[in-house]
Amino acid sequence: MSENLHDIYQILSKAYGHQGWWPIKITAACPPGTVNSQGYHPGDYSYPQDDQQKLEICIGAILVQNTNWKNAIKAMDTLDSSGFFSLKGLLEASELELALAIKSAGYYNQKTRYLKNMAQFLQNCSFKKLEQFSTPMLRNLLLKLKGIGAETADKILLYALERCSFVVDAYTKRILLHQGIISPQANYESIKKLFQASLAKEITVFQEYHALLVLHGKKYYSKKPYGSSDFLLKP
DNA sequence: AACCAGGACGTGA
DNA sequence: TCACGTCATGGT
Repeated sequence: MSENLHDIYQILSKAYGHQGWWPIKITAACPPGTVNSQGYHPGDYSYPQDDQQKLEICIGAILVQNTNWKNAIKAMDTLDSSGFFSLKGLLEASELELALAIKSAGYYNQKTRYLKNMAQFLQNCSFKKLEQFSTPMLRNLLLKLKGIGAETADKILLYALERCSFVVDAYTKRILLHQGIISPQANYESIKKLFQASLAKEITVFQEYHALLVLHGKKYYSKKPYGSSDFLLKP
């Protein structure tokens, strides 16, 4: 029988431990021109500490769309060493330069436009200004930007802007489907509501839970048949 | 050598 | 609303 979402969190958390939060370039922890490829800082929730780190999370959220993290991180390294790893850099770079820099992340033509769109938005409306908006309003603002869909918006909200907005990804759907918690046709928003209705609104729980689902998903839900040998399924 | 990776958009029904 | 084609690199 299916566990509830809170129980599943406890089980995953106990099984895997702290995941930390999001890959980012931490000056102290990684050499100039590189992004911390482990990226995680288990148990340390003091990030992001400034606008630059928030921006890096936003950039990463776009670059990683339907792509593995290694490719996205390589793209961030190149952005950094090219001088484009900033609002100014993103805005001043030509589309060709930007596309070349992020080539490894795939879909580089679209993602170039997405990055420039987002950079323009963040220039008009700074992180400081964004703080005054309610989370639902902020989410709607993000969703209006081309290239930021529901999942990317929630990643930005949760990890960069530190709002309690649950992230639903492909692994989340697969896992919940196999748990019998959702039906195959459940859409993004309904799954998101499910989590937000059953969890206390604690930022670290939201952050950790998504990370845990990704880790668990990579382990058991990457290749078919999905869920084979998933210990969550065994009583 | 197909298949997938922490998706989003545009289109047509 | 919703299913489907498209976008693209790099690893297995």
